[in-house]
Amino acid sequence: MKQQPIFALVDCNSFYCSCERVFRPDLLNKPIVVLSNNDGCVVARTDEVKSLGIPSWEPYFKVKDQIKKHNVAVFSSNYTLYGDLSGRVMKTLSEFAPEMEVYSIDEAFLSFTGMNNYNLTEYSKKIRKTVLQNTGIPTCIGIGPTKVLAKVANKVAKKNKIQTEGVFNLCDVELREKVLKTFPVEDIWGIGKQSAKKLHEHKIKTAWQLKMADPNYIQRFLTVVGARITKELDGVSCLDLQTDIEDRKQIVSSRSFGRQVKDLSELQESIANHVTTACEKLRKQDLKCKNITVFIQTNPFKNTPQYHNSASMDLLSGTSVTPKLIAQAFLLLNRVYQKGYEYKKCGVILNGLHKATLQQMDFFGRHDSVAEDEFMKTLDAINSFHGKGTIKFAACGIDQFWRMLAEMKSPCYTTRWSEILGVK
DNA sequence: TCTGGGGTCCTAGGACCC
DNA sequence: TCTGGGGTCCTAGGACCC
Repeated sequence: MKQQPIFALVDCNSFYCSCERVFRPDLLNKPIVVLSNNDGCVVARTDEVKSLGIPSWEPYFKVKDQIKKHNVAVFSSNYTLYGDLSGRVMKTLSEFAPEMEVYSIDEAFLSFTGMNNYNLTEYSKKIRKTVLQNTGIPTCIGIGPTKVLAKVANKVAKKNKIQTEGVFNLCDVELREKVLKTFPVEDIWGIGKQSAKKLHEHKIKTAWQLKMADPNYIQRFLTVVGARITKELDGVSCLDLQTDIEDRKQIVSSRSFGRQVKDLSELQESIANHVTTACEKLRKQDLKCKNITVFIQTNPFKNTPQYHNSASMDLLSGTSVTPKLIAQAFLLLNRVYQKGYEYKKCGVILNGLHKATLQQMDFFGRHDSVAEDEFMKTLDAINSFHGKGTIKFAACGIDQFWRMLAEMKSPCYTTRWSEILGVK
């Protein structure tokens, strides 16, 4: 018989804000927000900001005054810094469990299966302490017999940091009943706005009511996804730990512009840059792609004529050679571009990914040549050593006037020699 | 003036085949 | 005059996640 699994979910507290705090100890216990690209929305908030009533995803311009009034420290997002600190957190975590799934930049599931003789709550407190000591990042940990229940437990821990000391264990059945009875369905992992609405229409408002429902009944309006969540709430594990990182299914590079863009030439530059970024990711994972999609769109929040469209094409053979894909992307862009609109965003999606070693020849026996692959490798090496964009294709442009805003970005303390912290 | 980006999974419906 | 049924594959779109 299969052993009853036990999952722990480790989640970093206000991760982006905590990263900024690591190098700004003066901001400890002070309110901080981190903004999305283009300094558009508030994407991370410390507890101090949450208690001011500033919601997540709120457009920055709407809360600017409030932020100023309460002396909140504001940062543009610095993904290089967050990615580096995330790696350090994950490395520390990996030493505490035989198996781990890195679920996102700030979360990981650990397997505690078979560790019944441990006091898992105390063990988790030790994990928190070690991560904090090694990286400066505070975390909370939820424990449960399924991933969904571990997620619930994590939320409880986060909401009651003082009482729980950042750790909450939902393996006990009686405690589980008590918690689920006051836990709203919309707070369950995997239940979004639409699903919550449907559940409410069926008079299901708490996690306990969902747990008690028949999964087949739930499946009728929430598909197999909803049925799985129902079972997981009932302690039946349906979602396994995903330990081996499968190859990506698609790679996307897209971004909003810092301002409206009308001309085809401007869009071309931006698309060329997105192809460059996407191809770099492709080669980094030793993949090639057989399909490319280009999309463009106007600003849906603006009261101007709206247009969005995309076009894609299959390639004769898989490739990861940037200039080849830029040429194809330009053909696609010509197909979707319409004069007269104010564009706000565009992007490139690469599909049909496969290992570079499994490359197939096209009908005429052609594929990326060794010379082409070596050329791209050399380019990547130079850009990696001297900094992104040291050498780039002319199609990517020089001025990049359409670039996004990031006016309050912190230094790359841990990844750039020139920005390392100095001590007086 | 100013509203993110990068992913995954699931389903319905069309194309195609026998 | 009568005009099937079942399977697979692909894609677009929706929903959700962080």
